[in-house]
Amino acid sequence: MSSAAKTLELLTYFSTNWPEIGLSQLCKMAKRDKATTYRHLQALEETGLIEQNPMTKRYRLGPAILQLAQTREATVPRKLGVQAPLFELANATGETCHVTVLSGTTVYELASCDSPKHGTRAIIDIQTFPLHATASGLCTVAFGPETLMEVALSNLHSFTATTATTAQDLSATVQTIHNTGFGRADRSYENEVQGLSAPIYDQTGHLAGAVSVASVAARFTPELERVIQNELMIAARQISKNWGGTIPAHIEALWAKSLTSENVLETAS
Amino acid sequence: MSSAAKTLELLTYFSTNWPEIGLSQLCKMAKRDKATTYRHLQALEETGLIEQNPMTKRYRLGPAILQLAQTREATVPRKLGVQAPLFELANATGETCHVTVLSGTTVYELASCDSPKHGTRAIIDIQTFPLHATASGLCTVAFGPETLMEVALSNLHSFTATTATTAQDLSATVQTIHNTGFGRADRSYENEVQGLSAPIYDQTGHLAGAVSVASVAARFTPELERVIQNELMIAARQISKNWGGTIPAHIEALWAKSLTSENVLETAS
DNA sequence: TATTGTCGGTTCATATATTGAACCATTGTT
DNA sequence: AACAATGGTTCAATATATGAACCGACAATA
Repeated sequence: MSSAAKTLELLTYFSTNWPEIGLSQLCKMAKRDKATTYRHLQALEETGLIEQNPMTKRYRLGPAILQLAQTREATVPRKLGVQAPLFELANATGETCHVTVLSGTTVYELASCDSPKHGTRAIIDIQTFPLHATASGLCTVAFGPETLMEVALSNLHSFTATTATTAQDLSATVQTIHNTGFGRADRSYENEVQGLSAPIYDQTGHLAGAVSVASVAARFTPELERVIQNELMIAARQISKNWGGTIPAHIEALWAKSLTSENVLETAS
Repeated sequence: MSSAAKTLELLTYFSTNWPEIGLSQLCKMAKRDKATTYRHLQALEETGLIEQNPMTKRYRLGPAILQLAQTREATVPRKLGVQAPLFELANATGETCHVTVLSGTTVYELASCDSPKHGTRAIIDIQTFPLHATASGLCTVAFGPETLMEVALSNLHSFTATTATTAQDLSATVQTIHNTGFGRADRSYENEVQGLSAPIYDQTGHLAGAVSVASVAARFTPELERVIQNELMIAARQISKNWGGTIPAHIEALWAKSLTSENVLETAS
């Protein structure tokens, strides 16, 4: 691991739950030496990516981040095309929804939207989604570049009893997704969460991300699944359009078939 | 310069004007070796800070930036408290306005707002403001931490004929700002731009940034200056309040004096 | 008030990770 | 077909990162 990569990795420890981190704290979290970490922090501070809270002496994300974000969104306007469809999706399904993007071999959360409909809802608070355990991740593996399967296989960490932890498990799960056109995660990342997901495409014609619904598993029924699938299709089409792409014909065909047949366990190639 | 710092520096070459950069291009801009730059780019890509456009093979800012920005704004809600006062300022003055923040020893642009009033307006397209040549920078030097003066002195690059390029020049300019309570840059960064600026404070009680108006120099008059100063005071007070701080009494006193006297060239300490 | 633990920050010999000239494979141009 | 770009790769030379030990400051504890 390069020194630069180690430095950049420090950024991932900052989150809304833990917005300020002291030097010693960060060393414990990252399991690094204090002197090294200190120098890394200085490099980050020079560029404005982090800054030191003058009151607490702890570190937090810096103002340069905001500028980069502005440039990113001006360059690749992703969030812009997501808000409205995501809001619609949350309202129509009454569940927590989110959109993820694929960059390299990592699935990042781009935006999320809670529905106020139910008292209970799925809380997703991660920044990068495991490929093998979440609906978004699985959907991305199924319809994204071939190489993602290898990456997924290289990290089959078990989150719950139903997480796919063998190559066969994963392969079977992905096969089902290939057949239905929807990513699906049955309590495989968190015990009380049932995930459903649909792929999103951009102007390159390749998969760009996924839109997902995280249901509270206790109230998940076949009827709700139908509703969610329907709404996911609408959202995925709209977001793809907003990102300059369209849903490929073969995906549309899968969706059409899924909706007309009760049985989703077919074995078409 | 550490390897990490060199890596991070690459991020600064991405802007809305130049959102995508190829490997060779970037090497020329940064005057670095190709192999080195390539490895640096890979480190940035691993973290999602940049990504490669699959169509053009060129690099652009990545999705991780957006998440960090969300966290930053959740941690230190700066932009939130700026939009409304900045919009008011732009409308009232009819000029281009912006807010900068101080982080470490660097002045970053946080937000800007154009007024639609005039056909011509000042275009400011930089990410970090030179301390010695812009109203924002000078205002920050004048009212920020002592050490900033040294940093400013270490880089007296001449942008126009009126840029302060000697320690005496700079010291005199800053002295005037100490006396008036307003940062001022008379065509010292761009030839057709006249800048005026007021300091902003946050809950730490220290200077946190500056709010500025960039006038087209050709239409700058003493009357307009009065108007702008007045509006700057309002904006600076409001933003400071939104950031959890207040304008210190000694600054308020300077402003009160500036407004009641025609002559701003007094020599009070 | 002396003690202990923790904090952010610093030092310097050690050795590991970074560097860049030269190289390759593709692609588009002349 | 030769040429000049591009993105990407290799490997010896060496510049750079590393971490144990250390420092001064602060807060809690005894």
